[in-house]
Amino acid sequence: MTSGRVTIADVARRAGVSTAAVSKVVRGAYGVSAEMQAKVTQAIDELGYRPHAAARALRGRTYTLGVMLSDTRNPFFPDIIEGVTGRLGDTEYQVLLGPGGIEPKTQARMTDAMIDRSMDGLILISPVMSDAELAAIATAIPIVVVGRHGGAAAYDAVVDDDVMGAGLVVDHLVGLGHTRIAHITHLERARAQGLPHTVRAEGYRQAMRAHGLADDVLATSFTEEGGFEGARELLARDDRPTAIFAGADIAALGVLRAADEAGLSVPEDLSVAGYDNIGIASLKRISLTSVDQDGHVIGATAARLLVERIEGRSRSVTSSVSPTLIVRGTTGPPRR
Amino acid sequence: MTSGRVTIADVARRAGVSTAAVSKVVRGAYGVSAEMQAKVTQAIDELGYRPHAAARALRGRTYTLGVMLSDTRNPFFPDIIEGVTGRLGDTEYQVLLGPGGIEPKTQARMTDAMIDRSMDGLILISPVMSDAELAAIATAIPIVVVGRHGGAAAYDAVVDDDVMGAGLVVDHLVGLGHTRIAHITHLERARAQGLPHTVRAEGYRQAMRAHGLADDVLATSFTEEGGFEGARELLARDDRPTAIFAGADIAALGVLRAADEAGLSVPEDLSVAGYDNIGIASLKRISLTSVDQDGHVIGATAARLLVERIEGRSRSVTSSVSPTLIVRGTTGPPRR
DNA sequence: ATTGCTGTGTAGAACGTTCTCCATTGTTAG
DNA sequence: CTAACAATGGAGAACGTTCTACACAGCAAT
Repeated sequence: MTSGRVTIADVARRAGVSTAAVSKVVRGAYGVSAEMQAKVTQAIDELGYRPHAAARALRGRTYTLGVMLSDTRNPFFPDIIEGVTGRLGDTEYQVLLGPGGIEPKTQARMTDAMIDRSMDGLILISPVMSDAELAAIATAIPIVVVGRHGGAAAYDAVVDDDVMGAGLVVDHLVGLGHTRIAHITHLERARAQGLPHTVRAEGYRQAMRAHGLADDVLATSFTEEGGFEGARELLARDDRPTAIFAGADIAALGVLRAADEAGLSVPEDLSVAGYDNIGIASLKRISLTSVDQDGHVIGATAARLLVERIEGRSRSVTSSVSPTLIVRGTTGPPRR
Repeated sequence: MTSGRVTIADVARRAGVSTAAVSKVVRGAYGVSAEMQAKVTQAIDELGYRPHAAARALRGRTYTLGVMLSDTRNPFFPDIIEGVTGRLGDTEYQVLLGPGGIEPKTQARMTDAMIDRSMDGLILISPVMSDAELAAIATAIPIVVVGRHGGAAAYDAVVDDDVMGAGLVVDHLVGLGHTRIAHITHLERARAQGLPHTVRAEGYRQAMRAHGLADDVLATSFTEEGGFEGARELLARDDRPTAIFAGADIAALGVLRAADEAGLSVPEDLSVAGYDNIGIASLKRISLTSVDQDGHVIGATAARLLVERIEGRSRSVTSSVSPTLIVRGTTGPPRR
């Protein structure tokens, strides 16, 4: 132990072979006899050798995949991450997460940082960047974009079918007898296209139109406060809606608070639905009707596509995951 | 652009100097004239050069800090991470997160992976490993351990003062007139010492004793279900407690559900308090009394200690962060 | 016996940095 | 005018891998 770290040279010396041979064994490359395989594996075990990723990076793979998180606070990230790591659990790949923040600039910085750390591929979750920027990144490294609709040719994409999800909610509410159904969406300053909230709002409009109903979209923000403010405005109207569909559960929680404060009981006076089916939506005290996008499947799919891409596929793929509606206690027939 | 990536050699050529000189400028090392500085900086900007972390790793620093997450789902991780990144925002360091899972084995694997990727230092959040393992890791790389009490000499530690936090809750409840106060804690299978829940339970016992009251600890798990089951058992007793202090908010939510199902109103029939002050605790519909440990401060402190350690400090430090009690609607005087 | 494979092992050059000397210059002291 | 020294720039050896050549053996086909 000269310097603490066991290198490939130490293993080679111990096994009485060349470093090149050890490298072959480690990588499972072609041209190794069974005997060589055994000798080297034994030496590796005895010495506790682990390949040094940085050194590897200089020539070949690094076996590291990065996941850029746009907003650490987003409650369904854990599901996606679990899906990713679950899928990769039995491979040699390791997953590292990069907190990218919500600004395009900080996200770009994080993406660069991950490229500089020579990761083999990147999964970008709901990135807030222009399509051009994404395409540029895709030339430097294989990427899979999660949560952006209209994926380009340069990269793979995994999306929740947000049009369908919004449709499920509207159909459900209309089925209960609602006609005045409002939608609260997120007001985005960044010039990014195909973000989930945009598509959800569009899906809502389509579904309302399909039922011959007038749409009513209010843009605040996907926060508890945003939902609260939006609902307060909607509920102050003369012909106030009998149902509010918030584009995100966190906003729906704000809607519930506004209903409480206005003395309206849910779902008798007001039905409320959200999107994302975050963990607390299922708590008895909340019991929020919501659209569930299977984060586990989304993450696993993204991981699969990325590995495929890294290992050679060149044709680009967009995978759409179907959401399901989870009906709970916050929606019911309108009081007539 | 031979291979896509701009290297230090490209910059050197452009500026008409040696690679060694460029390296000096990049690192801000000693021995660079103002003129050299200007020339090189210009060339860097023109070419858009960014240092290649893997290559750096082979000799010096990598300017990457790792944060090992023990449970991605833990709702106060975002605060800690924000604290870490906030502190590091204006430095050259980048933060990468490693989802370590809840098993000692997977956590060890992730830690190794981060070491193999030659990070400069690691922050381990609530690691479930033996002290010996932690000490072993600390010999390989500077680490800061967050959330483990009784930190060793080999590394720095940041802890929430959980004894104090538990004391705050008990004092508050006793002040309201409660005498039968039960505590729900987490049953840990791993042989790790000084975990927060253990210390919280101990703090609870100490505080009860100080008030001359009998303690009553029930170990289930820190999940919604664990809180529910625990509360159900406690509430079925003849002399059921008038207050339940759950060692984690998530469990407190389960306690609330159990109270609902038992037809008990909160706080009249049962006071409930939690720990962690997770985001939804403040929602009107929940309004949970809880202990707030300032994750932001914890994260920022951990980052500071780690950087200090990397940059030379050898004496080890343990920093204790004081929690505060946030009184909300779930606690009140017992019905007499 | 020669030729041409195929299968296995090795030498040694990358990869992009940092870092330890060393060379050169200019400046100051004697 | 020389000696000593400080300040600056550069040469070149690491760092731990991978990977392209190539060497050598054994064997089958000529």
